[in-house]
Amino acid sequence: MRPLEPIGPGGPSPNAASSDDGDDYTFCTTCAFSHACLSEGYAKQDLAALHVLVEHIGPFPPGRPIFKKGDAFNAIAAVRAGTVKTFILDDAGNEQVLGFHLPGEVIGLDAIHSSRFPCSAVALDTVTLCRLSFPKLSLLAARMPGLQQQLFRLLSQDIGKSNLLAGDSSSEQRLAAFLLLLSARYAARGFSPSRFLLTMSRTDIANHLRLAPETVSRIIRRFSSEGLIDIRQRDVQLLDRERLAAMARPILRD
Amino acid sequence: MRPLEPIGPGGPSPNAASSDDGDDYTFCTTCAFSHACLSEGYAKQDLAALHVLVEHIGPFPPGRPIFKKGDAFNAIAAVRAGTVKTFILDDAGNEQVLGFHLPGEVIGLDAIHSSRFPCSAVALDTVTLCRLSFPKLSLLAARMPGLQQQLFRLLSQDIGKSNLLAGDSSSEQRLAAFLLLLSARYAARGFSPSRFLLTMSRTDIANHLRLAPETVSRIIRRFSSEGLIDIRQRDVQLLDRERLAAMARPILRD
DNA sequence: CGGAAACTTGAGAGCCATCAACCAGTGTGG
DNA sequence: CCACACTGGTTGATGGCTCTCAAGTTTCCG
Repeated sequence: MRPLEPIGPGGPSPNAASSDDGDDYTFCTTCAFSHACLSEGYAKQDLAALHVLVEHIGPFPPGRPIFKKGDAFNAIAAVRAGTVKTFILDDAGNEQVLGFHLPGEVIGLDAIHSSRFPCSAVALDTVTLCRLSFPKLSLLAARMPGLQQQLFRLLSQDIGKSNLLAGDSSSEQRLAAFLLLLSARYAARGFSPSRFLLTMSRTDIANHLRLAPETVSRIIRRFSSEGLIDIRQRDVQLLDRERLAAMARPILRD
Repeated sequence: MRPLEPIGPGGPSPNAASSDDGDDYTFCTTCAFSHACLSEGYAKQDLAALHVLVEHIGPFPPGRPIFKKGDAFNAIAAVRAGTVKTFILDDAGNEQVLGFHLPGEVIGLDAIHSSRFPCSAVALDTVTLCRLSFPKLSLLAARMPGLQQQLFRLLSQDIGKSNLLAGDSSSEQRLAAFLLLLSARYAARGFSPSRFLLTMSRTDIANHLRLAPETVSRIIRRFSSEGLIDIRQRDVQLLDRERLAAMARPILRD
Protein backbone atom coordinates (compact mmCIF):
# COMPACT_ATOMS: atom_id res chain seq x y z
CA MET A 1 0.00 0.00 0.00
CA ARG A 2 1.36 3.35 -1.05
CA PRO A 3 1.80 5.83 1.78
CA LEU A 4 -0.52 8.78 1.64
CA GLU A 5 1.70 11.67 2.67
CA PRO A 6 0.37 15.11 1.87
CA ILE A 7 1.17 16.11 -1.70
CA GLY A 8 0.44 18.52 -4.51
CA PRO A 9 -2.52 20.83 -4.18
CA GLY A 10 -3.35 19.38 -0.80
CA GLY A 11 -0.25 20.80 0.75
CA PRO A 12 0.93 24.40 1.07
CA SER A 13 1.96 26.23 -2.07
CA PRO A 14 5.72 25.86 -2.45
CA ASN A 15 6.16 29.47 -3.51
CA ALA A 16 3.63 31.25 -1.35
CA ALA A 17 5.40 30.84 1.94
CA SER A 18 6.68 34.38 2.24
CA SER A 19 3.93 36.18 0.38
CA ASP A 20 2.38 37.68 3.45
CA ASP A 21 5.49 39.51 4.51
CA GLY A 22 4.12 42.71 3.07
CA ASP A 23 7.21 44.65 2.17
CA ASP A 24 9.25 42.14 0.28
CA TYR A 25 7.69 42.04 -3.17
CA THR A 26 10.17 39.49 -4.38
CA PHE A 27 8.33 36.59 -2.86
CA CYS A 28 4.72 36.89 -3.97
CA THR A 29 5.47 34.67 -6.91
CA THR A 30 2.19 32.84 -6.86
CA CYS A 31 0.72 36.05 -8.13
CA ALA A 32 1.17 36.05 -11.90
CA PHE A 33 1.45 39.82 -12.06
CA SER A 34 4.12 40.32 -9.51
CA HIS A 35 5.88 37.45 -11.17
CA ALA A 36 5.61 39.11 -14.55
CA CYS A 37 7.13 42.27 -13.19
CA LEU A 38 9.91 40.46 -11.42
CA SER A 39 10.93 38.66 -14.54
CA GLU A 40 11.01 41.94 -16.42
CA GLY A 41 13.22 43.58 -13.84
CA TYR A 42 11.24 46.69 -13.04
CA ALA A 43 12.14 49.53 -10.77
CA LYS A 44 11.23 49.04 -7.14
CA GLN A 45 8.74 51.87 -7.23
CA ASP A 46 6.79 50.21 -10.03
CA LEU A 47 6.77 46.97 -8.14
CA ALA A 48 5.44 48.86 -5.16
CA ALA A 49 2.71 50.46 -7.26
CA LEU A 50 1.67 47.04 -8.47
CA HIS A 51 1.87 45.42 -5.11
CA VAL A 52 -0.29 48.05 -3.54
CA LEU A 53 -3.08 46.98 -5.90
CA VAL A 54 -2.99 43.43 -4.68
CA GLU A 55 -5.61 42.68 -2.11
CA HIS A 56 -5.43 39.27 -0.47
CA ILE A 57 -8.90 37.88 0.06
CA GLY A 58 -10.32 34.68 1.42
CA PRO A 59 -10.09 32.03 2.54
CA PHE A 60 -13.21 30.72 0.85
CA PRO A 61 -14.38 27.37 2.24
CA PRO A 62 -15.29 24.57 -0.18
CA GLY A 63 -18.53 25.29 -2.00
CA ARG A 64 -18.51 29.02 -1.31
CA PRO A 65 -19.38 31.12 -4.37
CA ILE A 66 -16.69 33.58 -5.43
CA PHE A 67 -18.76 35.46 -7.96
CA LYS A 68 -21.99 34.84 -9.84
CA LYS A 69 -22.93 35.22 -13.47
CA GLY A 70 -24.17 38.76 -14.00
CA ASP A 71 -22.25 40.27 -11.11
CA ALA A 72 -20.62 43.61 -11.83
CA PHE A 73 -16.98 43.18 -12.77
CA ASN A 74 -14.31 45.46 -11.43
CA ALA A 75 -11.44 43.21 -10.50
CA ILE A 76 -9.64 40.16 -11.73
CA ALA A 77 -8.13 37.69 -9.33
CA ALA A 78 -5.19 35.33 -9.21
CA VAL A 79 -5.62 32.08 -7.35
CA ARG A 80 -3.14 31.84 -4.49
CA ALA A 81 -4.24 28.49 -3.09
CA GLY A 82 -6.97 25.99 -3.82
CA THR A 83 -9.01 25.36 -6.95
CA VAL A 84 -11.74 27.54 -8.42
CA LYS A 85 -14.40 26.09 -10.71
CA THR A 86 -16.10 28.34 -13.26
CA PHE A 87 -19.43 27.35 -14.74
CA ILE A 88 -22.73 28.54 -16.10
CA LEU A 89 -26.26 27.36 -15.46
CA ASP A 90 -28.89 27.32 -18.16
CA ASP A 91 -32.44 28.15 -17.18
CA ALA A 92 -33.22 24.46 -16.72
CA GLY A 93 -30.59 24.45 -14.00
CA ASN A 94 -28.14 22.35 -15.94
CA GLU A 95 -24.56 23.14 -15.10
CA GLN A 96 -21.84 23.55 -17.67
CA VAL A 97 -18.33 23.50 -16.21
CA LEU A 98 -16.06 25.88 -18.12
CA GLY A 99 -12.84 25.21 -16.32
CA PHE A 100 -10.78 24.78 -13.20
CA HIS A 101 -8.31 27.39 -12.01
CA LEU A 102 -5.26 26.30 -10.09
CA PRO A 103 -2.86 28.31 -7.93
CA GLY A 104 -1.12 30.97 -10.01
CA GLU A 105 -3.87 31.17 -12.58
CA VAL A 106 -6.10 34.14 -13.21
CA ILE A 107 -9.90 34.31 -13.15
CA GLY A 108 -12.27 36.95 -14.44
CA LEU A 109 -10.57 37.81 -17.72
CA ASP A 110 -13.68 36.86 -19.67
CA ALA A 111 -15.65 39.53 -17.78
CA ILE A 112 -13.75 42.53 -19.09
CA HIS A 113 -15.62 43.13 -22.30
CA SER A 114 -19.11 43.33 -20.81
CA SER A 115 -18.16 44.57 -17.32
CA ARG A 116 -20.19 41.66 -15.97
CA PHE A 117 -19.15 38.14 -15.15
CA PRO A 118 -20.37 35.82 -17.92
CA CYS A 119 -20.03 32.83 -15.64
CA SER A 120 -20.10 31.91 -11.98
CA ALA A 121 -17.21 30.74 -9.85
CA VAL A 122 -17.08 28.59 -6.76
CA ALA A 123 -14.33 27.33 -4.47
CA LEU A 124 -13.73 23.59 -4.71
CA ASP A 125 -11.52 23.46 -1.65
CA THR A 126 -10.10 26.15 0.61
CA VAL A 127 -9.31 29.02 -1.72
CA THR A 128 -7.40 32.24 -1.23
CA LEU A 129 -7.11 34.90 -3.91
CA CYS A 130 -5.18 37.99 -4.93
CA ARG A 131 -7.71 40.58 -6.01
CA LEU A 132 -6.59 43.22 -8.50
CA SER A 133 -8.76 46.21 -9.32
CA PHE A 134 -8.97 46.17 -13.08
CA PRO A 135 -9.34 49.92 -13.66
CA LYS A 136 -6.28 50.57 -11.53
CA LEU A 137 -4.42 47.76 -13.22
CA SER A 138 -5.19 49.21 -16.65
CA LEU A 139 -3.98 52.59 -15.54
CA LEU A 140 -0.77 51.10 -14.31
CA ALA A 141 -0.40 49.04 -17.45
CA ALA A 142 -0.33 52.21 -19.53
CA ARG A 143 2.74 53.29 -17.56
CA MET A 144 4.39 49.88 -17.51
CA PRO A 145 4.77 48.35 -20.96
CA GLY A 146 5.80 45.01 -19.51
CA LEU A 147 2.65 44.82 -17.46
CA GLN A 148 0.51 45.68 -20.45
CA GLN A 149 2.19 42.96 -22.44
CA GLN A 150 1.68 40.49 -19.64
CA LEU A 151 -2.02 41.30 -19.54
CA PHE A 152 -2.29 40.88 -23.29
CA ARG A 153 -0.49 37.58 -23.00
CA LEU A 154 -2.72 36.31 -20.22
CA LEU A 155 -5.84 37.21 -22.16
CA SER A 156 -4.48 35.72 -25.34
CA GLN A 157 -3.55 32.52 -23.56
CA ASP A 158 -7.08 32.04 -22.30
CA ILE A 159 -8.45 32.19 -25.84
CA GLY A 160 -6.36 29.24 -26.83
CA LYS A 161 -7.19 27.25 -23.70
CA SER A 162 -10.86 26.93 -24.47
CA ASN A 163 -9.99 25.68 -27.94
CA LEU A 164 -8.11 22.71 -26.59
CA LEU A 165 -11.08 20.64 -25.58
CA ALA A 166 -13.31 22.14 -28.26
CA GLY A 167 -12.72 19.40 -30.79
CA ASP A 168 -14.55 16.15 -31.08
CA SER A 169 -12.51 13.32 -29.76
CA SER A 170 -13.10 10.09 -27.91
CA SER A 171 -13.80 10.09 -24.22
CA GLU A 172 -10.49 8.43 -23.56
CA GLN A 173 -8.55 11.02 -25.54
CA ARG A 174 -10.20 13.83 -23.63
CA LEU A 175 -9.56 12.30 -20.24
CA ALA A 176 -5.93 11.59 -21.09
CA ALA A 177 -5.54 15.17 -22.29
CA PHE A 178 -7.22 16.46 -19.16
CA LEU A 179 -4.82 14.60 -16.90
CA LEU A 180 -1.77 15.70 -18.85
CA LEU A 181 -2.93 19.30 -18.88
CA LEU A 182 -3.45 19.25 -15.13
CA SER A 183 -0.01 17.71 -14.74
CA ALA A 184 1.62 20.42 -16.85
CA ARG A 185 -0.20 23.18 -15.00
CA TYR A 186 0.82 21.82 -11.62
CA ALA A 187 4.37 21.38 -12.83
CA ALA A 188 4.46 25.01 -14.00
CA ARG A 189 3.69 26.06 -10.42
CA GLY A 190 6.25 23.87 -8.78
CA PHE A 191 4.06 20.91 -7.85
CA SER A 192 4.74 17.34 -8.81
CA PRO A 193 3.83 16.65 -12.43
CA SER A 194 3.36 12.96 -11.86
CA ARG A 195 1.28 12.92 -8.73
CA PHE A 196 -1.44 15.28 -7.61
CA LEU A 197 -4.92 15.45 -6.15
CA LEU A 198 -8.01 15.83 -8.27
CA THR A 199 -9.60 18.63 -6.33
CA MET A 200 -12.78 18.38 -8.39
CA SER A 201 -15.43 15.68 -8.30
CA ARG A 202 -15.82 13.07 -11.03
CA THR A 203 -19.08 14.76 -11.91
CA ASP A 204 -17.30 18.07 -12.49
CA ILE A 205 -14.61 16.42 -14.59
CA ALA A 206 -17.26 14.64 -16.62
CA ASN A 207 -19.25 17.81 -17.17
CA HIS A 208 -16.17 19.74 -18.19
CA LEU A 209 -15.21 17.06 -20.70
CA ARG A 210 -18.76 16.68 -21.98
CA LEU A 211 -19.03 13.16 -20.64
CA ALA A 212 -21.29 11.34 -18.23
CA PRO A 213 -19.86 10.72 -14.74
CA GLU A 214 -20.25 7.01 -15.37
CA THR A 215 -18.06 7.25 -18.44
CA VAL A 216 -15.32 9.05 -16.53
CA SER A 217 -15.46 6.40 -13.87
CA ARG A 218 -15.15 3.60 -16.42
CA ILE A 219 -12.24 5.20 -18.24
CA ILE A 220 -10.38 5.92 -15.03
CA ARG A 221 -10.83 2.27 -14.16
CA ARG A 222 -9.54 1.23 -17.55
CA PHE A 223 -6.50 3.54 -17.37
CA SER A 224 -5.78 2.15 -13.96
CA SER A 225 -6.08 -1.51 -14.97
CA GLU A 226 -3.87 -0.90 -18.00
CA GLY A 227 -1.16 0.58 -15.81
CA LEU A 228 -1.42 4.10 -17.21
CA ILE A 229 -2.26 5.63 -13.87
CA ASP A 230 -2.57 4.69 -10.25
CA ILE A 231 -5.53 6.24 -8.55
CA ARG A 232 -6.92 6.08 -5.02
CA GLN A 233 -9.95 8.23 -4.58
CA ARG A 234 -8.76 11.58 -5.84
CA ASP A 235 -5.07 10.95 -5.43
CA VAL A 236 -3.75 10.24 -8.91
CA GLN A 237 -0.32 9.25 -10.13
CA LEU A 238 0.66 9.22 -13.80
CA LEU A 239 2.59 6.02 -14.44
CA ASP A 240 2.88 5.91 -18.23
CA ARG A 241 3.08 9.46 -19.49
CA GLU A 242 4.17 8.19 -22.90
CA ARG A 243 1.03 6.26 -23.63
CA LEU A 244 -1.18 8.96 -22.17
CA ALA A 245 0.48 11.48 -24.45
CA ALA A 246 0.03 9.18 -27.43
CA MET A 247 -3.66 8.96 -26.65
CA ALA A 248 -4.06 12.68 -26.20
CA ARG A 249 -1.93 13.55 -29.20
CA PRO A 250 -4.81 14.60 -31.48
CA ILE A 251 -5.94 17.03 -28.79
CA LEU A 252 -2.67 18.36 -27.38
CA ARG A 253 -0.80 18.17 -30.67
CA ASP A 254 2.41 19.49 -29.20
CA MET B 1 -39.06 31.02 -56.89
CA ARG B 2 -37.37 33.63 -54.76
CA PRO B 3 -35.14 36.00 -56.70
CA LEU B 4 -31.46 35.67 -55.97
CA GLU B 5 -30.28 39.27 -55.86
CA PRO B 6 -26.91 39.79 -54.26
CA ILE B 7 -27.16 40.01 -50.49
CA GLY B 8 -25.25 39.97 -47.27
CA PRO B 9 -21.63 38.89 -47.38
CA GLY B 10 -21.83 38.37 -51.11
CA GLY B 11 -22.23 42.07 -51.80
CA PRO B 12 -19.97 44.94 -50.90
CA SER B 13 -19.62 45.87 -47.24
CA PRO B 14 -22.20 48.57 -46.48
CA ASN B 15 -19.78 50.57 -44.39
CA ALA B 16 -16.55 50.12 -46.25
CA ALA B 17 -17.40 52.26 -49.25
CA SER B 18 -15.23 55.21 -48.33
CA SER B 19 -12.52 53.43 -46.43
CA ASP B 20 -9.95 53.85 -49.16
CA ASP B 21 -10.12 57.60 -49.20
CA GLY B 22 -7.02 57.80 -47.07
CA ASP B 23 -7.46 61.03 -45.20
CA ASP B 24 -10.97 60.78 -43.85
CA TYR B 25 -10.67 58.47 -40.85
CA THR B 26 -14.35 58.73 -40.08
CA PHE B 27 -15.37 56.16 -42.64
CA CYS B 28 -13.15 53.17 -42.02
CA THR B 29 -15.79 51.75 -39.73
CA THR B 30 -15.32 48.16 -40.74
CA CYS B 31 -12.09 48.38 -38.87
CA ALA B 32 -12.91 47.67 -35.26
CA PHE B 33 -10.10 49.86 -33.98
CA SER B 34 -10.88 52.99 -35.86
CA HIS B 35 -14.44 52.42 -34.84
CA ALA B 36 -13.46 52.13 -31.20
CA CYS B 37 -11.62 55.42 -31.35
CA LEU B 38 -14.42 57.17 -33.13
CA SER B 39 -16.87 56.13 -30.50
CA GLU B 40 -14.57 57.45 -27.83
CA GLY B 41 -14.16 60.83 -29.46
CA TYR B 42 -10.41 61.08 -29.73
CA ALA B 43 -8.34 63.92 -30.96
CA LYS B 44 -7.68 63.94 -34.66
CA GLN B 45 -3.96 63.42 -34.15
CA ASP B 46 -4.57 60.22 -32.24
CA LEU B 47 -6.86 59.00 -34.95
CA ALA B 48 -4.14 59.76 -37.43
CA ALA B 49 -1.60 57.85 -35.38
CA LEU B 50 -3.89 54.87 -35.33
CA HIS B 51 -4.81 55.10 -38.96
CA VAL B 52 -1.22 55.20 -40.02
CA LEU B 53 -0.79 51.75 -38.48
CA VAL B 54 -3.49 50.27 -40.64
CA GLU B 55 -2.20 48.50 -43.66
CA HIS B 56 -4.76 47.30 -46.14
CA ILE B 57 -3.79 43.95 -47.53
CA GLY B 58 -5.33 41.50 -49.90
CA PRO B 59 -7.42 40.57 -51.69
CA PHE B 60 -6.89 36.91 -50.92
CA PRO B 61 -8.69 34.60 -53.34
CA PRO B 62 -10.78 31.69 -51.96
CA GLY B 63 -8.58 28.97 -50.52
CA ARG B 64 -5.53 31.16 -50.11
CA PRO B 65 -3.77 30.71 -46.75
CA ILE B 66 -3.52 33.87 -44.66
CA PHE B 67 -1.19 32.50 -42.05
CA LYS B 68 -0.10 29.06 -40.91
CA LYS B 69 0.23 27.49 -37.50
CA GLY B 70 3.70 28.23 -36.19
CA ASP B 71 4.22 31.38 -38.24
CA ALA B 72 5.83 34.24 -36.38
CA PHE B 73 3.25 36.67 -35.08
CA ASN B 74 3.74 40.39 -35.34
CA ALA B 75 0.39 41.77 -36.41
CA ILE B 76 -3.28 41.23 -35.82
CA ALA B 77 -5.78 41.82 -38.58
CA ALA B 78 -9.36 42.96 -38.92
CA VAL B 79 -11.43 41.41 -41.67
CA ARG B 80 -12.65 44.08 -44.08
CA ALA B 81 -14.48 41.83 -46.50
CA GLY B 82 -15.01 38.11 -46.90
CA THR B 83 -14.77 35.26 -44.41
CA VAL B 84 -11.67 33.81 -42.80
CA LYS B 85 -11.61 30.28 -41.43
CA THR B 86 -9.23 29.39 -38.63
CA PHE B 87 -8.31 25.78 -38.00
CA ILE B 88 -5.64 23.38 -36.85
CA LEU B 89 -4.44 20.09 -38.29
CA ASP B 90 -3.34 17.20 -36.14
CA ASP B 91 -0.49 15.04 -37.36
CA ALA B 92 -2.94 12.62 -38.95
CA GLY B 93 -4.08 15.50 -41.15
CA ASN B 94 -7.46 15.82 -39.51
CA GLU B 95 -8.76 19.34 -39.56
CA GLN B 96 -10.37 21.03 -36.59
CA VAL B 97 -12.24 24.21 -37.49
CA LEU B 98 -11.92 26.76 -34.69
CA GLY B 99 -14.07 29.50 -36.12
CA PHE B 100 -15.14 31.81 -38.90
CA HIS B 101 -14.31 35.48 -38.93
CA LEU B 102 -16.67 37.90 -40.62
CA PRO B 103 -16.12 41.48 -41.75
CA GLY B 104 -15.32 43.71 -38.79
CA GLU B 105 -13.94 40.88 -36.70
CA VAL B 106 -10.35 40.48 -35.59
CA ILE B 107 -8.01 37.56 -36.15
CA GLY B 108 -4.72 36.69 -34.54
CA LEU B 109 -5.49 37.59 -30.93
CA ASP B 110 -4.73 34.05 -29.82
CA ALA B 111 -1.20 34.40 -31.16
CA ILE B 112 -0.08 37.15 -28.79
CA HIS B 113 1.03 35.06 -25.86
CA SER B 114 3.43 32.81 -27.71
CA SER B 115 4.38 35.19 -30.55
CA ARG B 116 3.42 32.39 -32.93
CA PHE B 117 0.11 31.60 -34.55
CA PRO B 118 -1.43 28.62 -32.74
CA CYS B 119 -3.70 27.94 -35.70
CA SER B 120 -3.86 28.42 -39.43
CA ALA B 121 -6.16 30.73 -41.35
CA VAL B 122 -7.49 30.55 -44.87
CA ALA B 123 -9.76 32.74 -46.98
CA LEU B 124 -13.14 31.17 -47.73
CA ASP B 125 -14.06 33.73 -50.34
CA THR B 126 -12.40 36.91 -51.52
CA VAL B 127 -10.90 38.41 -48.39
CA THR B 128 -9.36 41.80 -47.67
CA LEU B 129 -7.81 42.68 -44.34
CA CYS B 130 -6.59 45.57 -42.22
CA ARG B 131 -3.22 44.61 -40.87
CA LEU B 132 -2.12 46.21 -37.59
CA SER B 133 1.41 45.84 -36.30
CA PHE B 134 0.94 44.59 -32.79
CA PRO B 135 4.07 46.12 -31.24
CA LYS B 136 3.13 49.51 -32.64
CA LEU B 137 -0.45 49.04 -31.55
CA SER B 138 0.66 48.22 -28.00
CA LEU B 139 2.83 51.29 -27.95
CA LEU B 140 -0.05 53.45 -29.06
CA ALA B 141 -2.39 51.78 -26.58
CA ALA B 142 -0.18 52.95 -23.74
CA ARG B 143 -0.81 56.51 -24.88
CA MET B 144 -4.52 56.04 -25.60
CA PRO B 145 -6.42 54.54 -22.66
CA GLY B 146 -9.50 54.00 -24.82
CA LEU B 147 -7.54 51.94 -27.29
CA GLN B 148 -6.02 49.85 -24.55
CA GLN B 149 -9.47 49.18 -23.15
CA GLN B 150 -10.77 48.26 -26.58
CA LEU B 151 -7.94 45.78 -27.00
CA PHE B 152 -8.67 44.28 -23.60
CA ARG B 153 -12.32 44.05 -24.53
CA LEU B 154 -11.63 42.36 -27.85
CA LEU B 155 -9.38 39.81 -26.21
CA SER B 156 -11.84 39.21 -23.42
CA GLN B 157 -14.68 38.75 -25.86
CA ASP B 158 -12.81 36.04 -27.70
CA ILE B 159 -12.42 34.04 -24.51
CA GLY B 160 -16.17 33.89 -24.10
CA LYS B 161 -16.80 33.02 -27.73
CA SER B 162 -15.01 29.73 -27.61
CA ASN B 163 -17.04 28.79 -24.54
CA LEU B 164 -20.33 29.08 -26.38
CA LEU B 165 -20.12 25.89 -28.35
CA ALA B 166 -18.05 24.15 -25.68
CA GLY B 167 -20.96 22.47 -23.97
CA ASP B 168 -22.53 19.20 -24.89
CA SER B 169 -25.79 19.72 -26.65
CA SER B 170 -27.75 18.05 -29.39
CA SER B 171 -26.81 18.53 -33.00
CA GLU B 172 -29.93 20.54 -33.67
CA GLN B 173 -29.30 22.86 -30.73
CA ARG B 174 -25.81 23.54 -31.98
CA LEU B 175 -26.88 24.21 -35.53
CA ALA B 176 -29.70 26.51 -34.41
CA ALA B 177 -27.23 28.39 -32.20
CA PHE B 178 -24.75 28.60 -35.05
CA LEU B 179 -27.30 30.16 -37.38
CA LEU B 180 -28.48 32.66 -34.78
CA LEU B 181 -24.93 33.63 -33.90
CA LEU B 182 -24.11 34.22 -37.55
CA SER B 183 -27.26 36.28 -37.84
CA ALA B 184 -26.36 38.45 -34.86
CA ARG B 185 -22.83 38.95 -36.10
CA TYR B 186 -24.00 39.99 -39.54
CA ALA B 187 -26.58 42.28 -38.00
CA ALA B 188 -23.91 43.94 -35.88
CA ARG B 189 -22.09 44.87 -39.07
CA GLY B 190 -25.08 46.23 -40.91
CA PHE B 191 -26.04 43.17 -42.90
CA SER B 192 -29.44 41.55 -42.90
CA PRO B 193 -29.99 39.45 -39.77
CA SER B 194 -32.61 37.28 -41.44
CA ARG B 195 -30.94 36.46 -44.70
CA PHE B 196 -27.31 35.83 -45.51
CA LEU B 197 -24.94 33.55 -47.35
CA LEU B 198 -23.17 30.67 -45.68
CA THR B 199 -19.70 31.40 -46.95
CA MET B 200 -18.38 28.15 -45.54
CA SER B 201 -18.98 24.61 -46.73
CA ARG B 202 -21.26 22.17 -44.93
CA THR B 203 -18.16 20.21 -44.11
CA ASP B 204 -16.63 23.21 -42.38
CA ILE B 205 -19.82 23.91 -40.47
CA ALA B 206 -20.01 20.28 -39.42
CA ASN B 207 -16.41 20.21 -38.32
CA HIS B 208 -16.79 23.42 -36.34
CA LEU B 209 -19.88 22.07 -34.57
CA ARG B 210 -18.30 18.68 -33.97
CA LEU B 211 -20.77 16.95 -36.27
CA ALA B 212 -20.55 14.84 -39.40
CA PRO B 213 -21.34 16.63 -42.66
CA GLU B 214 -24.20 14.20 -43.16
CA THR B 215 -25.72 15.21 -39.86
CA VAL B 216 -25.60 18.89 -40.78
CA SER B 217 -27.24 18.12 -44.07
CA ARG B 218 -30.04 16.18 -42.42
CA ILE B 219 -30.72 18.85 -39.82
CA ILE B 220 -30.74 21.62 -42.37
CA ARG B 221 -33.26 19.59 -44.32
CA ARG B 222 -35.38 19.13 -41.20
CA PHE B 223 -35.24 22.81 -40.28
CA SER B 224 -36.26 23.63 -43.81
CA SER B 225 -39.17 21.18 -43.93
CA GLU B 226 -40.41 22.43 -40.57
CA GLY B 227 -40.46 26.00 -41.83
CA LEU B 228 -37.72 27.25 -39.54
CA ILE B 229 -35.49 28.33 -42.39
CA ASP B 230 -35.53 28.60 -46.13
CA ILE B 231 -32.32 27.51 -47.73
CA ARG B 232 -31.12 27.30 -51.32
CA GLN B 233 -27.56 26.12 -51.55
CA ARG B 234 -25.75 28.51 -49.26
CA ASP B 235 -28.35 31.24 -49.28
CA VAL B 236 -30.20 30.95 -46.01
CA GLN B 237 -33.17 32.85 -44.63
CA LEU B 238 -34.29 32.58 -41.03
CA LEU B 239 -38.08 32.27 -41.03
CA ASP B 240 -38.92 31.36 -37.45
CA ARG B 241 -36.38 33.05 -35.22
CA GLU B 242 -38.54 32.31 -32.17
CA ARG B 243 -38.37 28.56 -32.49
CA LEU B 244 -34.73 28.62 -33.45
CA ALA B 245 -34.01 30.67 -30.33
CA ALA B 246 -36.03 28.27 -28.21
CA MET B 247 -33.95 25.39 -29.54
CA ALA B 248 -30.66 27.17 -28.98
CA ARG B 249 -31.65 28.50 -25.56
CA PRO B 250 -29.50 26.09 -23.53
CA ILE B 251 -26.49 27.22 -25.57
CA LEU B 252 -27.09 30.94 -26.05
CA ARG B 253 -28.84 31.41 -22.73
CA ASP B 254 -29.42 35.11 -23.21
C1' DC C 1 -18.95 18.94 -71.85
C1' DG C 2 -16.59 16.27 -68.32
C1' DG C 3 -14.65 15.62 -64.01
C1' DA C 4 -14.17 16.89 -59.34
C1' DA C 5 -15.97 18.62 -55.36
C1' DA C 6 -19.87 19.49 -52.57
C1' DC C 7 -24.04 17.97 -51.00
C1' DT C 8 -27.71 14.71 -50.07
C1' DT C 9 -29.87 10.41 -48.81
C1' DG C 10 -30.10 5.80 -46.86
C1' DA C 11 -28.71 1.72 -43.92
C1' DG C 12 -26.11 -0.13 -40.21
C1' DA C 13 -22.89 0.11 -36.32
C1' DG C 14 -20.74 2.02 -32.30
C1' DC C 15 -19.84 5.04 -28.69
C1' DC C 16 -21.60 6.98 -25.00
C1' DA C 17 -25.75 8.57 -22.26
C1' DT C 18 -29.32 7.03 -19.58
C1' DC C 19 -31.40 4.37 -16.15
C1' DA C 20 -30.98 1.62 -12.18
C1' DA C 21 -28.81 -0.57 -8.49
C1' DC C 22 -25.17 -0.92 -5.36
C1' DC C 23 -21.20 0.51 -2.49
C1' DA C 24 -18.27 3.54 0.41
C1' DG C 25 -17.37 7.42 3.17
C1' DT C 26 -19.24 11.07 6.16
C1' DG C 27 -21.93 13.38 9.25
C1' DT C 28 -26.10 13.40 12.30
C1' DG C 29 -28.95 12.33 15.97
C1' DG C 30 -31.00 9.12 18.95
C1' DC D 1 -22.27 3.16 19.59
C1' DC D 2 -25.15 2.38 15.90
C1' DA D 3 -29.05 3.41 12.69
C1' DC D 4 -29.84 6.57 9.23
C1' DA D 5 -29.57 9.69 5.53
C1' DC D 6 -26.79 11.69 2.02
C1' DT D 7 -23.30 12.57 -1.18
C1' DG D 8 -20.00 10.82 -4.34
C1' DG D 9 -18.49 7.05 -6.80
C1' DT D 10 -18.80 2.54 -9.17
C1' DT D 11 -20.79 -1.12 -11.95
C1' DG D 12 -24.05 -3.27 -15.16
C1' DA D 13 -27.77 -3.39 -18.87
C1' DT D 14 -30.14 -0.98 -22.41
C1' DG D 15 -31.14 2.35 -25.84
C1' DG D 16 -30.47 6.29 -28.80
C1' DC D 17 -27.99 9.83 -31.11
C1' DT D 18 -24.76 10.44 -34.24
C1' DC D 19 -20.86 8.55 -37.00
C1' DT D 20 -19.47 5.72 -40.63
C1' DC D 21 -19.83 3.70 -44.93
C1' DA D 22 -21.81 3.67 -49.42
C1' DA D 23 -24.14 5.38 -53.30
C1' DG D 24 -26.60 8.78 -55.73
C1' DT D 25 -27.36 13.74 -57.03
C1' DT D 26 -26.26 18.46 -57.84
C1' DT D 27 -23.15 22.20 -58.46
C1' DC D 28 -19.14 24.18 -59.89
C1' DC D 29 -15.39 25.14 -62.93
C1' DG D 30 -11.88 24.22 -66.16
